[in-house]
Amino acid sequence: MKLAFLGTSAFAVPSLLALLEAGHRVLGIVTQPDRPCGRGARLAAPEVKTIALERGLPVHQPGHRAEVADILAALEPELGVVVACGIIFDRRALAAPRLGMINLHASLLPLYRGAAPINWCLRDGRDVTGVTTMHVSPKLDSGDIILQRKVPIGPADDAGSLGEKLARVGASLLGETLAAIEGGRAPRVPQRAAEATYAPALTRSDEALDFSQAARAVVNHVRALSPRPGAYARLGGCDVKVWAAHPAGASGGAQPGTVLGTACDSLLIACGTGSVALDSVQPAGGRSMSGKAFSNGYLAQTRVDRR
RNA sequence: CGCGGGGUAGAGCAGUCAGGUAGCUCGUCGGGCUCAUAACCCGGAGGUCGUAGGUUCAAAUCCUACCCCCGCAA
Repeated sequence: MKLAFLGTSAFAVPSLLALLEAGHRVLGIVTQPDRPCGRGARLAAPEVKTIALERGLPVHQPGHRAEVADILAALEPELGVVVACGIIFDRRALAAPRLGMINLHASLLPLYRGAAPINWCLRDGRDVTGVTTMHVSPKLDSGDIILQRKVPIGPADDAGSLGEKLARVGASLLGETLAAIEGGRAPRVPQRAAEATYAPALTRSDEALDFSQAARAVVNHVRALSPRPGAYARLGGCDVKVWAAHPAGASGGAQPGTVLGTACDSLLIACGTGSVALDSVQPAGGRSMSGKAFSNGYLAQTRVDRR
């Protein structure tokens, strides 16, 4: 099939590779412009662009969303495939390919419509999620469903591991979806809009841990934001990112946020209900370290300072 | 030139402003205590103080350049 691939972040890479593997002709890539990013604000290319250039695929980076329709019109693909693109398409763009546009989304729609489905799903403590392919409609993530596949969430999964799983399963589902479309046997099921939930892009305030919540909820919060962007808390007088944590024993009635001590290599913190063991933390400006190492250095010194 | 923190023993940190004996919490090794222990007590090993210059009787500390790591913001 002659395709245009519209994608940006790492989540989209397995899908792009799968389409090429399956023998589809990718006429061109549409991805977001290089943006200033990281320390020093140097320009960085989207992951999809890097892969596309390696494969010698033509790359288009529209400065305005209105340009997408013109790019697609020039490429003349049969179908547009959208994965983790981060661009909202106008009606002209959606109508440009002969068969329209389809999208791979990292949730079981209509649940978790929006930019951060993996994170919000983990934060909610769910044990199953999935991937969905659908037709792209003007209203975000509300198009008719083509195929769907469930993916179990393990207790040790975080946003990184779950994202990799969903990207892999999603790539495979995308292959099946294209085969079904080519064979003229693709299902088309409208979403049950009344059951929709939303997973908006994360903001800084979504990243602050709240130890007054139950230990389980705190752990889910940590999992949801690891390895990016990271949940943070204030410990020993400095901002600390928490990269990994697991539920520990009772808090003994201590006030939430109290440092209870160390166990194995972890740092124990009292929560609203129970306590959590922080396994991997990172003070602002420092490297990531075990909870115990943080206690040995930062907290020991804090005690001295407060004498 | 977006703002900022940091590189000191195997780990995590003090010490730098007011230059003068390498320190703390752990780990590790040995010994002791104990029914026992990840607990407690005693003792030991382990460090080119990121790199290269400079100032000085003397530099982890002051000056200059460079390398590396990281948080925020986008």
